[in-house]
Amino acid sequence: MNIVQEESRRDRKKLQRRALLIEIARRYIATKGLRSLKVRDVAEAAGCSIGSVYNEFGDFDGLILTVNRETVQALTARLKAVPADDPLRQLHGLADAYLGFATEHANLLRSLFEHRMEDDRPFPEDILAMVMDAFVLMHAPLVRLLPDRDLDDVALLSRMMFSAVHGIISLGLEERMVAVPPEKLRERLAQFVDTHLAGLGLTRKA
Amino acid sequence: MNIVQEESRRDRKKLQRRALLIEIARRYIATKGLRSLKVRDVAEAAGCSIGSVYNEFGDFDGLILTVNRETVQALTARLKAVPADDPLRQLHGLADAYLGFATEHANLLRSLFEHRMEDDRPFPEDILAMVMDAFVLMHAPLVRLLPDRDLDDVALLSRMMFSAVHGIISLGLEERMVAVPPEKLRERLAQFVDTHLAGLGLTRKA
DNA sequence: CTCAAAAATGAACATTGTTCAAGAAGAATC
DNA sequence: GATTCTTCTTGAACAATGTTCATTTTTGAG
Repeated sequence: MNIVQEESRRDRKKLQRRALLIEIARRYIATKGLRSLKVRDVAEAAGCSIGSVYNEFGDFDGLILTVNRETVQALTARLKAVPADDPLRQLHGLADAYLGFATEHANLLRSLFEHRMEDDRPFPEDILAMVMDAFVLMHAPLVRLLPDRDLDDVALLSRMMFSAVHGIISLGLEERMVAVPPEKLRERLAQFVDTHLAGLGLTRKA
Repeated sequence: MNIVQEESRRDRKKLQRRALLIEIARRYIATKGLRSLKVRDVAEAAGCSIGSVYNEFGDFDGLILTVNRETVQALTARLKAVPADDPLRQLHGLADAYLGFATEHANLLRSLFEHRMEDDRPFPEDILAMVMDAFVLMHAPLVRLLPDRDLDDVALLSRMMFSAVHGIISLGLEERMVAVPPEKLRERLAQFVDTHLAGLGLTRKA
């Protein structure tokens, strides 16, 4: 066997265990919250030593950030899957997709937005960019709906709308301070989007 | 001296130190974030032992929750100070007051919304009620503006609006994932409220 | 002043992130 | 296949930090 194959075999094994560690960490965060994540638990569940976790991710933040990175990627994928045929329908679809993801992965999304870095280390640029990528998805349909408005204006508008949706959902899903009852959330969110679009001078969805 | 006076003197001293501990903890949270808060630091800064902090607050969560309790009280006080003469102006005033408080006390507000209890202990009912009290403040002006709507409907509408404002502000103030540039935030927030009110069929502010 | 109750203390403990010297495993060379 | 060099793995030890509690100190009544 040549060198390339030898290397790829080792890499494959390494990648496999890396994926296992990530999967275990994600399960802890998803089921019991970020605070329940412990290096020792992850190592034990993966059948390796503590040190190996550090070899793979550098430090604890590295593991968390890796999970968060995959979370925002999954979120973005889901948002991008929303049909872009009709802009009004797309905006509703985006809000609904966000709600769906937040409902199914509440703790993962919380981990993404609430995790603070150790000390004062800066937040990784790539995750920041990915979150912005997701947030910007409301831009295109709004441009189609508001062709006469200044583009920068629409850009701010879309980010604002997404932030509002995010606020409604994240507070609405907090078990503790229930700002909006969960069962009503879906229809209310649609109503909110409608109202806001109407305020922008756009016809409500038929 | 009678018993009452003796007791009140001791109580005064006790209350004084309690206030000092709270003030120190609040300063740590406000300047460096919740994660920077350490029992030992607080005890040292207050000139007392670690055990005394525990005597006063039971545990670490107790100290944090006490600070959070005062944070939500301060927020509510500020929101209640908004003039209630004109409902449209009041709604704008509430949003602006929330933004002002969030700007000046970003870390304190984050501590209130992001703190998770140790283990799975339930979130204190009284703080929950206080947050709801604050959120419900948009209800009265909206009732005046929408007298024909169902009251439950308006209740949900007001909580939704507050959640949206909260989302715009909390994401907008995140230094990292800047959803809306800070300098634009104030005017954009006003614009958002305007747009939403217009969507509800209400005249924009003159 | 004496004494019992309350409060304060801080050493010791438990948990958990982190490091690193030593050993194991793998790859390369002959 | 043996040897050697590199890389990975290990887990004991360390550091930071929340928590407990037996001991000491302080307090206030009699």
